[in-house]
Amino acid sequence: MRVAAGVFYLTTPIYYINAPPHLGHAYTTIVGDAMARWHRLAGDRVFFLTGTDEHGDKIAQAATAAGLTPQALADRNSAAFRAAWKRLGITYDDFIRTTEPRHAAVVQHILRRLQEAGELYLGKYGGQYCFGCERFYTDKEIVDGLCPDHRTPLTYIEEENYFFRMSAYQDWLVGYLRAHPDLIRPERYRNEILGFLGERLQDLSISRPTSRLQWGIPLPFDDRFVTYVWFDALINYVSALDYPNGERFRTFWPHVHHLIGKDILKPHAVYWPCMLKALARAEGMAEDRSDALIFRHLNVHGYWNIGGGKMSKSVGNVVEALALSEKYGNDAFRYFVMREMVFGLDADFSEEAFVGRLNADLANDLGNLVARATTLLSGVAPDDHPPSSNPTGLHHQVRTASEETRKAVGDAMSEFAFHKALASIWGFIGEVNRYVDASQPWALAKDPAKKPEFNRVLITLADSLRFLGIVLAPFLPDAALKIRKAVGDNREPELSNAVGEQISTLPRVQKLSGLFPRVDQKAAGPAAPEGMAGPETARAARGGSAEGAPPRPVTKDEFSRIDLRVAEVVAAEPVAKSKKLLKLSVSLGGEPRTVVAGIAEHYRAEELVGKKVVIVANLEPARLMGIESRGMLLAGSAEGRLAILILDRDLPPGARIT
RNA sequence: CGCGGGGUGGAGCAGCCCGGUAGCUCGUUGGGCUCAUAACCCAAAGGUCGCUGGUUCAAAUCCAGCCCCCGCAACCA
Repeated sequence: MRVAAGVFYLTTPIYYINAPPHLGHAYTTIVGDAMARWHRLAGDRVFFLTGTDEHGDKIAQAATAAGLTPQALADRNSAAFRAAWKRLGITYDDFIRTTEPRHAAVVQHILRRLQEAGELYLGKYGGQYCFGCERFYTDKEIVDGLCPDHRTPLTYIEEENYFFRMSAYQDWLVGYLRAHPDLIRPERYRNEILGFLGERLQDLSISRPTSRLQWGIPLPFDDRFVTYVWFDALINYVSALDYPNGERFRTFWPHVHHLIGKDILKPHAVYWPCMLKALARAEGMAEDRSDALIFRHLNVHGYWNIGGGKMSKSVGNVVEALALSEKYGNDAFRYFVMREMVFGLDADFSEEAFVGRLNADLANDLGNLVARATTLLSGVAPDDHPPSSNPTGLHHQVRTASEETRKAVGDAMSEFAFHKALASIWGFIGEVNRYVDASQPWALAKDPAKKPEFNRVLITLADSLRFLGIVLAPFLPDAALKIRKAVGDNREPELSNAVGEQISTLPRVQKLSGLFPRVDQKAAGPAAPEGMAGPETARAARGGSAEGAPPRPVTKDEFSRIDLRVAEVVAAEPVAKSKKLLKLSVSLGGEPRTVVAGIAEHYRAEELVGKKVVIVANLEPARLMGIESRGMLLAGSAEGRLAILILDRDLPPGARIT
């Protein structure tokens, strides 16, 4: 599908900065980058937006914990995203932050308009509130009338808040979704939303009282409140375009594609279209035209599961996934995530699979083709051999294949099916590899009488490489550039140049080998034993030299800062609703303290009581499932088994361990 | 009853919406080729499509029920 009017606006979500960039962020952004590059290649005017979401409770709390102002924390964490995208070579056109004045101004403009139009009202929210958690609980969440975290009684309190009359848009939204079957895609997510809309939609609370939260955009008409983060965040898609009067907005908004992960489907598929519809009315657009403000497509992808296993105690696997882009190169990383994940479905990430793709597809198929073709081509002088003018069936077949590939890639990209687009290109690579075998240029080269035919083969090969150098550009920007250079095509890549027969004489070609060197599976990391899967694989995939190696020596002084103590377990109980946690009450001689330990899958509460264990006594307190843990139980683990440390001989509780 | 994903040759996955000879990649086996990165090309072997029932001329695909795995929520402090 060609994009109407050759304009394309693509957004990633703005990422919430309470955590560093992880694989999911990287996937969304890489895929968006490839899509943006694809449309640029096709000659469209493209605007590719990403950014960070920086308001809300969690940020305020994290800032306090880190001893920073929320803005300082936001600056730091937002920069981490920009740094990650720089490393990954992301070609965004704008990076918006919700703490920027340009964004706040638009949010306030929209709030004011909606308020004037009567779309907002001050209402009371009443509910069961836990003062410990500082949040409301719904009936479903409440356990035995108690807070599920603290297991303390809840208090019914009422709180004033502004609400958006979202429920008034339910019928309209259902009708709109039915009339626009491809608004949300793949279809599974549309179905999920339609199912959700089968039940009564509530009005949306869009504010938080400043008595509870100050880190947000103040409501322009009532300074006792700040804007709820989702309402704030969604607006980035228009604030970055200088809504309502910006040139950018007029140009790009009619062509907007949103790209999100399935975790944030509901706000994008429900809140956002309702907000836009209400806004269109509030801005005075005629009813029959007010749908025009709705985004064009919401494209939803699935989750990455890391190594088929869970996060391990030792290290976050997510970080290591990103490290693979450093280890094997950006192009290989981009290729893997786009090829491996069927867009919309979940996929598994492992270094083993990564290396498998790298070897099979990038090294064997593409890299080797480039090497064998450029070797043949670089062996002849460019102007010695005018081409033969009578293409045979084989040449024609390659040319037809390139045309079909170009179309197939376009079709796949129009539905965000990156895996299909790449599979199509690899189909072409296979075609060219077969062509080399079938036409046997090495044999033709030996027979002077076959020179015209030989030339014809060389031309076709050069042409095919040039084609690959163009269609691969959105996916493997670095490798594609090398390929184009090797065949002497120094132009900016354009899809309109990706047609056969553009070369009438042989270009001067440079040999290009080692485009994607094969990776020894063993060097990549200990290969998983036959038939092994799960956490062990994940551990193996971590690979190589870093395995188990301490980061650096610790001085005696540093070590002495860790206060290890003998502790007697006086009571133990499982944590409600928790799979892994046990709540231990331990004595260090004085009053008992609570330590939460993630060992429930390995120890029963009863068998711990009376045991003398070792804890880190001066670890900073942490809250787990709502329970404050003051200390960490020492335990070791290997191959899925876990053992706690107990004393060889008796010592009194509280004894210092050095 | 918290939300979601999945069960298809040895491994990893498409296909399912819109029913009609079960497909891809890797691996295995045999052959070819020597331009190329132990690569490339050809061929072969290998599948009760989780189970049960239903709809249908026809079910991997639609419907109902069941079994099993895995993520997330919300947890290794």
